[in-house]
Amino acid sequence: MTESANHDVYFVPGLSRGLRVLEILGAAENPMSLSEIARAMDLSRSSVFRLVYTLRHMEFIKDGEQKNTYTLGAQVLNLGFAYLNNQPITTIARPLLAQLRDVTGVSTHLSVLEGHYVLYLGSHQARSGFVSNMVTGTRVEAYTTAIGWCLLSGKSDAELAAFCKGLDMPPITKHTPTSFQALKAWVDQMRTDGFIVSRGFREPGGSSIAVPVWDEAGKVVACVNLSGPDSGFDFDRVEEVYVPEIKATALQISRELGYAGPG
Amino acid sequence: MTESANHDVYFVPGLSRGLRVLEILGAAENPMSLSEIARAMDLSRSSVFRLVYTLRHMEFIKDGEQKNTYTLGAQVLNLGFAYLNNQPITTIARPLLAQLRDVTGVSTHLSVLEGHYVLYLGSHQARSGFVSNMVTGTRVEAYTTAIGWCLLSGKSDAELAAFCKGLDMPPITKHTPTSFQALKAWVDQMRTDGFIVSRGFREPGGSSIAVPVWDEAGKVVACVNLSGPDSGFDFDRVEEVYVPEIKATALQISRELGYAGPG
DNA sequence: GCCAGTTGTTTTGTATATAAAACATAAAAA
DNA sequence: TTTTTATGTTTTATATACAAAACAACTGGC
Repeated sequence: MTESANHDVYFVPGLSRGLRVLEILGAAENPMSLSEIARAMDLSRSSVFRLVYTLRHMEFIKDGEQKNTYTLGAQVLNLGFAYLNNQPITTIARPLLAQLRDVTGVSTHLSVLEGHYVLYLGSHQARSGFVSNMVTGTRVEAYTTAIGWCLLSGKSDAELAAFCKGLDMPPITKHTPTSFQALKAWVDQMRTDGFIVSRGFREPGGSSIAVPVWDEAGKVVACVNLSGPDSGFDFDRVEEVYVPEIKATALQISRELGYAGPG
Repeated sequence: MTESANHDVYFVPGLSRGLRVLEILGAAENPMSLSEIARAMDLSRSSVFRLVYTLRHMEFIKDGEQKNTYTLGAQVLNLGFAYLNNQPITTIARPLLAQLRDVTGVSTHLSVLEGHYVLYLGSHQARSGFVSNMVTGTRVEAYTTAIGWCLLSGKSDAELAAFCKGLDMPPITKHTPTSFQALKAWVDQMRTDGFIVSRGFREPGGSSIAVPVWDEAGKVVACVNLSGPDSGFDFDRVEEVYVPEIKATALQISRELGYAGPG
């Protein structure tokens, strides 16, 4: 086995490499030429030529402004939104998150756990002030944020340990847990309170309040949270106003997913 | 040439088929089994097995709830949002569209022309009332909507004729242009007025007001529009309030794109 | 219990996708 | 100018991706 060369007998390289072309074009901020792509992938130009040829015909890439350059085509957007629409939770949650935003005046978000990352599925921005950069599709390392701890609260201790196994946990702020023990402490707090409040845990000056969403099996499948700059919150009202509102929204989403457990 | 069989010498079937798997999974509402995919593609199970195997390894598809079923994976979301982020116009327009929504109280949208379709790049929903189903990623036949006519207003008559060439134009409502002449009439009106108002042109009871966005070369590259149910508009104020507001927003976006022409 | 039908997986001979090399064109350097 | 370097494209001999067939593991029907 020379490197990761022959990944496996069943691996179809044409597909794998074609997708890598898309990833590379997506990561680049400017359209790339055929040769640039070939260099970035460490592949012969003739091979990239064929991949580009195919992708172009399928409209997954389109010509850039400059001659002989290529960018992602609109076809990939279709796939992205097909993914979102395949998650029934997004369509269920959308109007409820908008309503929560209106009631609280703070930006609201829906997120799920994808591997070691928090993946944002949808957001409704506050009407005034600071606009969060957590837009749909964003990924954040789960161990670094209160939202991640919220999403992890459904796991057993064993699962949580497995989650940490081999995970590099460099600190982002002084609140970042850098070990299984420290992470478990946050998750335990989340479990007992049923919500978690972050004040600058991930970004100085940014706060958020997170609550889990359950599916019909009682599993934590998503997280609803408010977030914004500290100045956007009235911290005296967290437990008496914000938390009940978020919990009501999260519960309603859970109910529509078939959750039958206690509120 | 037997059907679209040997598309070309440079076509790499592995890639093409793999992408079709993604499209099929995206269009399906439930996770599909390997055999179902094979049937849908009219391909041998053994071939689909290899495609699925590869896509799974790359996390472009993931296992469904049921055993031996597959859905789109989060990786495709990355591509979709990479596409959006590669369009500088979306990040420029986002806060301005939110502001326009707040000023007018009506849902706002940004769209571009992709082939024969209007492609919605971003929306900000009205806070109350009816919520439009025109969400990001949606496509609508350009000839059927005022937004399409707005986007086509940048084309020369020759380009417009080419656009219509071979295009099937069935009517959606009684306002739908079904010939080049009829389409040109709408586009001409758009050109002279600098905006266009649709009252049920595409959907009965739904209205919208559209205005073009220009790039630094003075080309029409996008369209800003308000839309909502008739009841959401105050039609007496269209020209004196709505239009100037939209134009101001569109001009600001144009300016940030480098447009130096007249407002 | 048996049998028929369906699934996912493995094998294998052959058709074909592929990377290297050759080619053509263009831009840059001497 | 000529030479050099870089590009996109075409060719082609060979490594390999592929579909059919065989296989194994389930399923449901009777």
